[in-house]
Amino acid sequence: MDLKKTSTRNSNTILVISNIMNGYQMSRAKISELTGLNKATISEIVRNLIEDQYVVEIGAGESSSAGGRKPIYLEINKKAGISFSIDLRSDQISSLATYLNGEVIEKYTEHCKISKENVIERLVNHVQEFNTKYTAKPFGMIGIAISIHGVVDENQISFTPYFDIDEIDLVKELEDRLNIPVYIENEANLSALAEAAYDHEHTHLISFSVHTGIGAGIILDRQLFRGFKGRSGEIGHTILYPDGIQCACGNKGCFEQYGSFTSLIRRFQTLKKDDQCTFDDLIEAVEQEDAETTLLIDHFAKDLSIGLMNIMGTYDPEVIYVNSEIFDKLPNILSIIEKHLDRSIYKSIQLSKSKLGSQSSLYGATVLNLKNFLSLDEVKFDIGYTSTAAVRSNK
Amino acid sequence: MDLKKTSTRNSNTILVISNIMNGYQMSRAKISELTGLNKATISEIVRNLIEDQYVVEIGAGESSSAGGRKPIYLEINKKAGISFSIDLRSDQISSLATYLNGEVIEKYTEHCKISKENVIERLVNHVQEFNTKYTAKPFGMIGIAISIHGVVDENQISFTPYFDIDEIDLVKELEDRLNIPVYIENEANLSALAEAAYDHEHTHLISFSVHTGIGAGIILDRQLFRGFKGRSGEIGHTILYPDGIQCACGNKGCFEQYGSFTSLIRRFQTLKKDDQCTFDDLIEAVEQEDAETTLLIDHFAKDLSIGLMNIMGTYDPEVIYVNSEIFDKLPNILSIIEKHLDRSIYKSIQLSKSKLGSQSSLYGATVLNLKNFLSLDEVKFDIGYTSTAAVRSNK
DNA sequence: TCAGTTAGTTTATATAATAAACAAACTATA
DNA sequence: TATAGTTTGTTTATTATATAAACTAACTGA
Repeated sequence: MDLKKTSTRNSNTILVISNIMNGYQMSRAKISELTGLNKATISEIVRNLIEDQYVVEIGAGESSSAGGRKPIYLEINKKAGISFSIDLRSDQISSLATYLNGEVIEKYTEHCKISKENVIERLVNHVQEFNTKYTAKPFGMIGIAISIHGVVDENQISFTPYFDIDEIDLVKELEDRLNIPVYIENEANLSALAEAAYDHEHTHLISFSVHTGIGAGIILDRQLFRGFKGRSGEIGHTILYPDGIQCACGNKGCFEQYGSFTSLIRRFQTLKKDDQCTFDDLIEAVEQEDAETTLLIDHFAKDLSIGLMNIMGTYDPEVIYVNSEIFDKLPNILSIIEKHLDRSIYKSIQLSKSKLGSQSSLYGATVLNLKNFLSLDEVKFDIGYTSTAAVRSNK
Repeated sequence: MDLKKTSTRNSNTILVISNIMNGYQMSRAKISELTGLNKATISEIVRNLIEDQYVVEIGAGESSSAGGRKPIYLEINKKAGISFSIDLRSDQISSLATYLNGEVIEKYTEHCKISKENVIERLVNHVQEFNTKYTAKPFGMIGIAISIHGVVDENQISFTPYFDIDEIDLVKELEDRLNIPVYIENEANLSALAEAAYDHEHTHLISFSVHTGIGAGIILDRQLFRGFKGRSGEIGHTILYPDGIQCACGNKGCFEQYGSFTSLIRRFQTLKKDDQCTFDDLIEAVEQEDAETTLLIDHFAKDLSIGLMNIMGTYDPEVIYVNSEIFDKLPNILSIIEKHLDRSIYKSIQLSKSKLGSQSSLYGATVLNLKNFLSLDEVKFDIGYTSTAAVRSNK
């Protein structure tokens, strides 16, 4: 069965897979009702899907209160294939292997300086080491999805600010070595895909990440919005203060110069007149209720809140998930931001801390992998799959 | 034939209509090639469309250089129905009637103060007066699309800042009186639809309008993006200068306070210390190369350019169409803006003056009408249809 | 004049959906 | 504990819709 081919039967087959993947306790009858397709049609499609090992029957459910035959619940045949995801940073590689339902098999992190010279070898090693331990029938490893800290367009890296891997053709070289489809995507975009996969309520959401720079992944109508050249999330370089601090991008007053993790540390160092101060020093100062540090945090939160209001005003989302180590270690900063947000126009827009944190782009890569393999335009994950896994690290 | 019903044949029929509407010199053979559907299938669908008077044969084209039978060109049966569009402002009603291909039949403008008390009667009069002069068979008036200067969601007005028509159920009252489908949409969104209809090149574009306030209509992947509650274009209330000028919305430093037509006049009045100064006075000062006015224009253009860069950074469009009387009467302001734009990151994004000007939302309303009637997800108009029309006005 | 080409139609066939009848497996209750 | 009612899922006959192949129509160009 080739899920890519376009025919009536194929698109209906994908529809059925999508329902089984993303729904809860799906039976043939329920799928027929949800899709509007005839019970007989669903029966035949499901028979083929079971024959091809995409789907399994997991036993009977309960009859409804009015009685009647028990439904046979269907699920994706999770062990039929494995998704392999990689978060590629300038100083570390993290990987995540999952079954087809997103259930985690293994996580692994390796700390090492990455460059165009060693990246292929390192990634190939990661994959091959995993393959010696796990295999899946009949599909094997369905794809490798890589989170890139940089601008990506049409499965190609256009720019990476922190390392030189934009100078090689990562996808082609990996595919040649491994003979498995390789997909790459921007880190913030993948984080957004992940938030959407775990958020079954909202259709318009934004994943707002504050690290070295500022990025945003945009989900509109449950679909990732990438912009014309994949640069939609580059809001770090929108201008917050006209004629403000000079930015490396050439402009002055970029949001990134006021709201990023880097800028927060710089502010603190300036305040303390000591450029050796670290984030831990900042946290300590906050915990000791140092007055000038508290004020600094308030100013920082205000700048973030202005940036967030601008995002709300342009995209009109339902919810914004903020993702940053700052929020993990200074949890009450969120309420300071809320205080600064003028909620009158944006009453209905919710601001939440990301539940996935630094792992979000890895989970997003898994979403991308599964979307591509099963031709889905949406993937929903069960809450809980994230935690049930062996975690290893070389650190 | 019910184009709304979902079936294989229906979606293929819509596909054929879409090709005939939006393509150039379409024949059965060409449609078959473009859609991938079999020639026989296209023949049958076209036969039905001709029978139901949606489509007409307009004669034979030329054979290809290699010879062969001449193709029979197909076109939408433009005179089968009439689209009626209305631009509803606080002080005037403009209307535009077109055939199904967007060709203009009549334009009409009436200047009058509009309120919830008189709006229904005025609009009904407009439509009925038109109907005494023109009819179309077999579909008649296919719909009435109204451009609203305010926030619209789910075919309902949520807020109009300049008049009180948000206090009545405009759509329901009109439909009850006229028995014709009524569609409403935000003015900036409709402008964007219009720009997209005349721009056959770009897939991601923004219509940026500067009038009393500032608005933007967003087209992503040739589709209108409305946000979760239809407020995506409300960028006038993003913050340009933190802690800047107080805005009516409650926040400080909104873009609207620096880049709108209103704010330009206010700046000029402050400069000349005379709150009676008009836009014409400003133009005169510019023409006389008044130094302080030239500087004012430069500052104004700079603020607009910052706002535009922020839009570029968030949406990553291919082209932005600016729409404002300011640009009509001060044509070189565009080059001043271009000068201020830091083009390094946004090299590929084009900035153009709207070709439709103040009429754009009317044409956009026509697009909406036709999209709804023919179940299309895209409408392309021929350049040139805008001008060939009788224009009347009561002024 | 006729071979080659392209457009569009006809006909037979294949694909895929549906409706209706049915079997299987249950609940509730008289 | 029989039985009426309900729901799930399958089977069968039928309908809807697309396609391939052969055809006609109408052209070009040598």
